Formats: sequence, C-alpha cells, structure tokens
Amino acid sequence: MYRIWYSSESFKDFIVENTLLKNHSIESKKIYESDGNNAKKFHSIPDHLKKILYLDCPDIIVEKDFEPVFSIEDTKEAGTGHNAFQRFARLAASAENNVPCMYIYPEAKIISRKDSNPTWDKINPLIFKTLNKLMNLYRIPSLLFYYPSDFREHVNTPESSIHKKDKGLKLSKNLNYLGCPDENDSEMKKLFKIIDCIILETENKSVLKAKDELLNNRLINNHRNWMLHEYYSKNPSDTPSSPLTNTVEIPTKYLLNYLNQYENQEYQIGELLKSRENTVIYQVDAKFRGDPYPGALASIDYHSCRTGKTFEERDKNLVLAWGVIDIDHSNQTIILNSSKRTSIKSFMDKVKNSDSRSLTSKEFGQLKNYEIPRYYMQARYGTMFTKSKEVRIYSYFADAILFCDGALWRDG
DNA sequence: CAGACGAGATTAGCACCAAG
DNA sequence: CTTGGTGCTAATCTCGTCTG
Repeated sequence: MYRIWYSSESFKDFIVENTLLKNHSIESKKIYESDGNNAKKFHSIPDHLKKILYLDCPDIIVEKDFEPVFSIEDTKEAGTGHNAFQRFARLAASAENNVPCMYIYPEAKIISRKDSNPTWDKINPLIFKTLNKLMNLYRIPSLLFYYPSDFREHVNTPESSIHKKDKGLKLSKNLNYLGCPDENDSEMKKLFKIIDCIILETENKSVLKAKDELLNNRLINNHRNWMLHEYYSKNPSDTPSSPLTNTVEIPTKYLLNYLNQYENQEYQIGELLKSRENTVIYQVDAKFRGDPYPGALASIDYHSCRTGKTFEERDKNLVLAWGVIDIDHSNQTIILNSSKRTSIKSFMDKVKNSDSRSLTSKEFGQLKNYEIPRYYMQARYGTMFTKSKEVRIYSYFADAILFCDGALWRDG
C-alpha cells in the first residue's frame, strides 16, 4: 500500500512510528542518489522517482500506489548565510513534481569559534520567504519545521544550554531513533500532525486530488502563515540577505556584449537570452564545487527570475558567474574577475568524467549481466543521471555559466 | 583463472568557521 | 552581526594484485 524510500533507517522508523503510517502496511526501500554515485543500484529506482531525483535526493519519499505522497528533508546544520539554501534544489524538485515537502531545520545552533565564546548561529529567514514563493507558484506545501533546540530558552545564554554538547539541539532519547530529532518536541508534533493530515486526505481522496487541495487545509494553511510570520518577525524591514546579496542585475545587452567574443560570421547567439531585458548574475568567487551553491542558485531562480512553473518562464535570465562581476557602463559590458582563477576546464572535466563512466560505447558482449539494465537506462536517458549533481543542477537552472576563460549558454 | 582483498578515487552528504 | 568560501567523512566504485 505505502512504500517508503529512505536513506537512513532510523529516520525512516522515526517518521513511520510517530505518524499514521504505523497503522498501514509499509514496504521500505533504500534510496540511491544518482547513477554517478551508485552505478550498481540507481537504475533499479522506478522511473517516476528518477525524475524527482534528477535535481537532488531528499532523505525520505513516501509513496502510495506508486504515486509520491510527500518527501522530507532533515538537517542539523547551522542555517547561517547561504547554508539554509543548501538543500533548496531538492525542495524545488519536489514541488516541481507536485510532491509536498517537509523541511526540518534548526532555528539556531550553538557554534564555538576560536578566540570567542559559543554563540547561536541563527537561520537565515529568507528561506521562509523563498518557500512561500515556491508555494505560490506550485500550490503545493513546502513547509519548514524547526529542528528541536534550546534556542528560545537560552537566547542570550548559549553557555547554559542543557543540550550544549549537541550544539543546542534536542535529539531523541529513543535508541531506535539514533541521531533523530526529539519526537516529544512541540515542533515535531506539529510535523507529525501535518503528515497525518496528508495521509488522511490521501485515504479519503485519490493521491492526486488530495495533493491538489492540501494548501486549503486549515492546519497546513496555519503553518504557512506561521512561516511568513517567522520571516517578518526575524526580518521586519525585509532587508535582502544571502545569497541575493551576492547577485547583480544588469541589462541583458551587457551580457550579450560580453558573450560577443564567442560570435563570428558563422554563429550568432540565439533568441533565448535576448528575449529577456534584464539578467540576474549570481557571483561565486570560489573554486569550482557543488554544495552549497546548487541550492543557492535554485533559490535565486524562484526569488528573482521565475514567473511560471518551468525554468523557461522567466522574465530575467539567470546566470552563474565563477568570479566577481564589474559593470563597465561606458562599454555596456561586464568584466569577470576570478580570484581563484576557476577555469571552465573544471566544469568540462566533470562532464567528461561522467561520459567516461557510461556504458554507451560498449559492445553487448562486454556488458556484465548486472550492467544490462543500466545500459538500457543510459540508452534512453544518456548520461542524464550519471553526471555529478552540480553539473546537473547548474546546467538545469543557469541560462549561462561564465568562467574567466570560457562560457556556456542556452540558445533556446 | 575466478574470486577475494584492499588502496585509491569519486560522489555526495553534512556541515563549519574566518573574514569583513 | 552577516556573509560566503571551505573542510571533513561516509559510502561506494574501480582496478590492480594476490591466492588457492
């Protein structure tokens, strides 16, 4: 009846045993993130789930009759700066695929840095506003719950937190739920109630119809209002914060003038970029890497660029630049300075690497038996699931990627 | 020569912490 | 205080070498 896909067994039990799922027969299966990460097993994941996993893999997906009912993402990370957005791509993937998502994140966590007393690192409230945008767009719940913590009892006294050894977080005391949040905490009880709500709705109606109407549910609607309230109480003046503070908006003309170096008599840049008057550039002056940037890039899309449900429906281009942008108004162009000299080679090497791991150039006789279904998946999808996560997410979200020594862009 | 074993490489997860 | 670049670890795969 219900099927639950999980990456951690104790967290799966934590969810099942504290919700109405415990009254149903459950089949549980381990989830595999990607073909690149788990070449032997990923191809056995059902096709409809692969589509959700295309962008990023959540901690839990619950299905009924082969239709995803909801997903959960759980983290103990301190949500300062862009970190709150690290898992955002998977929330977005869930919403884009019409699957409600629950996000568990600490309101604050105790961090001890050298030469200073322990302090609470507090969640970047922008995550609430961005999740609200996601809900407006897809009409599917994307709800954040606070990971249980001592924060409110010890706002100014992290030193005296009872749970200081766990960095202020309240973990479960139940040995079956090792590393899970405290199931007796009020915030977790809210989570269980809302999950129960979703399960009851799917029992009464079809899964699809239930999901369609979830935002009208009183409990869920209340929680959504609470999230907005959290945003405005933590940021009353609605001041922009990371990662939006690392973006710059320019007239697209400037971008086209910059990309002009790659045009000649044979090739002219296509219509897509030109069709949008302005362009948002996310500046990352770091060595090429994945987390936390894929999630941050995705969040900027929903925040600053999207007007509709797909990445094609944007009123501004979204560009990822590996370096810092200087705007040259006199020449109507941009200058890209990369202090780490991050090369386009680092991107292309990752693409090359995933191709070399694919089976598509083999003869049938060379395939081991267990490789045959994987080969067949690759025959259909190419290296779609084989590439590393950052290559998948960057090339999905960014209309163009700029490096100091090269660039990639979409024409349509 | 098939299977076992283990080192090294790769992927991704899960965060931390120093700078300004 | 906020920002935003970087570090560490587990899991798994790959591939060369060993062994019976």
